[in-house]
Amino acid sequence: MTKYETVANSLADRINNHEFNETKKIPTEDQLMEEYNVSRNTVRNAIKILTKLGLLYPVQGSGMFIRESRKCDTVFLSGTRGITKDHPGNKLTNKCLSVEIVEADDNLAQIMLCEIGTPIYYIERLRIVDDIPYAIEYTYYNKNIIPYLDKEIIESSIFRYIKEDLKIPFGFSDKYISARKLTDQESQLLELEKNDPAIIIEDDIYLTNGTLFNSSQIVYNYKLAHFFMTVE
Amino acid sequence: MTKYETVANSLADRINNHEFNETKKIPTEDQLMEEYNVSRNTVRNAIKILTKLGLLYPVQGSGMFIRESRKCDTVFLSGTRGITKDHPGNKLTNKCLSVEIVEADDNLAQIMLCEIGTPIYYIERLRIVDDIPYAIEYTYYNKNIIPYLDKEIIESSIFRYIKEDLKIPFGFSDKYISARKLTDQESQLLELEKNDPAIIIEDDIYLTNGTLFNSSQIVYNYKLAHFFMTVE
DNA sequence: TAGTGGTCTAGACCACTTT
DNA sequence: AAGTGGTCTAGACCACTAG
Repeated sequence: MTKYETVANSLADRINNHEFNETKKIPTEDQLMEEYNVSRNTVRNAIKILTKLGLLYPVQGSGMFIRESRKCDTVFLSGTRGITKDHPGNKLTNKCLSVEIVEADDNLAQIMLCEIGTPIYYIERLRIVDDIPYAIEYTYYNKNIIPYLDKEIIESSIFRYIKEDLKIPFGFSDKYISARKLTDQESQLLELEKNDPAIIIEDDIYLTNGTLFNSSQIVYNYKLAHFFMTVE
Repeated sequence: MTKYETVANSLADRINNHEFNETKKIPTEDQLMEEYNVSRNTVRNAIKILTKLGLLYPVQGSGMFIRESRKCDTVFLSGTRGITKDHPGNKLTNKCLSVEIVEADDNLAQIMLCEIGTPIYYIERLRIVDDIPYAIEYTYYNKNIIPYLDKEIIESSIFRYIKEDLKIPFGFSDKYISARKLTDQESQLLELEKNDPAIIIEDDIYLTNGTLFNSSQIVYNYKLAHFFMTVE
């Protein structure tokens, strides 16, 4: 853990504990340099993290202000944290609908940015929050990077497995957001009506070296899924 | 314009002109310090901008790599640039459906984060791209901040008016993304069917001092509107 | 081992807000 | 005028990649 991450975590805790409720501001950069005994650059790196999380906003000449908390029950889009962390206190289950290994054809090779013939896992999951169907996920994994997956992993947390067991370094991700009608089959799985709306997020996740290892299309239950992000 | 913005703009141009097509990398930080005669911090600030725009990704120990360009015809979500810049080369028109000034009641005061009784503009617009209905926009503006709006401004570009004529300093914005069914009226305006899907973005825009001045709900034509963002 | 991005420090001046 | 965040410089060492 870097120094600026330590400072950011500490400040986040202090904000959540309402330590700055009176002023609605965190201490000045000079004060934080003093308190944590770090340089200004380190303080600013820490603050940048909290700003990106939507916890703070800067007013030049005045201070770093604590933001009113966002609407409840929204999933934070600007972070690849996994669905689990976005639903604290809820019961999360996954039902594996299908697992297969395919060789990338022309089309799939283009999606996965890989050579034709590359072995690819194709997985369909139904994600359930508190016993209510929440989303259907169609995912391709490059098997050269994720060599093994089974039903048990798929039904617990693929995200945790990749991050903690395989220790694969996530780099960045692209998200494409759109809406369409549910298919007949999807509506049954989500316990909605055929042709009901669905919000679709395609999530392409890259390693730190820029290799794509995961392309998901996630079909969300429009009655439950709401997303949040903060810009600038 | 700051130095790092100048460097970022120059690099963006050079990337778009395919100057680095062979290596797929921009010059190293040391080389950029030399080329632009600036400090490392300035170079890194410039690079951060381009990374946030999804133009580059870093590989520690190796370099800053140029990203494959994203899918076409997607609107970039992580920037408040206005719809105009997201549709270069397309004909954009706005049809003003309704303008009124209301006093914030309890409910509206909560949405606009203002005092009860504050005068608020309420505007409905139909946004049209190349003669096809693209989105319906329901917007509240705090009249204390935007004192005057008329049909002409509304049908050209409110965004440009606020930014260039009023010179109001945008700070940050929150976006809430969801989907729902179109109402009867909305489906007629968008030339779609009743109960067709719609992707909804609520966009709350704040001044640099943290004051909310604009809360929009935008109902997009699901056949046309696709959004893109990049994370981390 | 050399090259390159990531973290960290120390210090200066500028732009803006507040008093 | 004093306080606070924004920009900028110079220099050091660490972590990771690649030849």
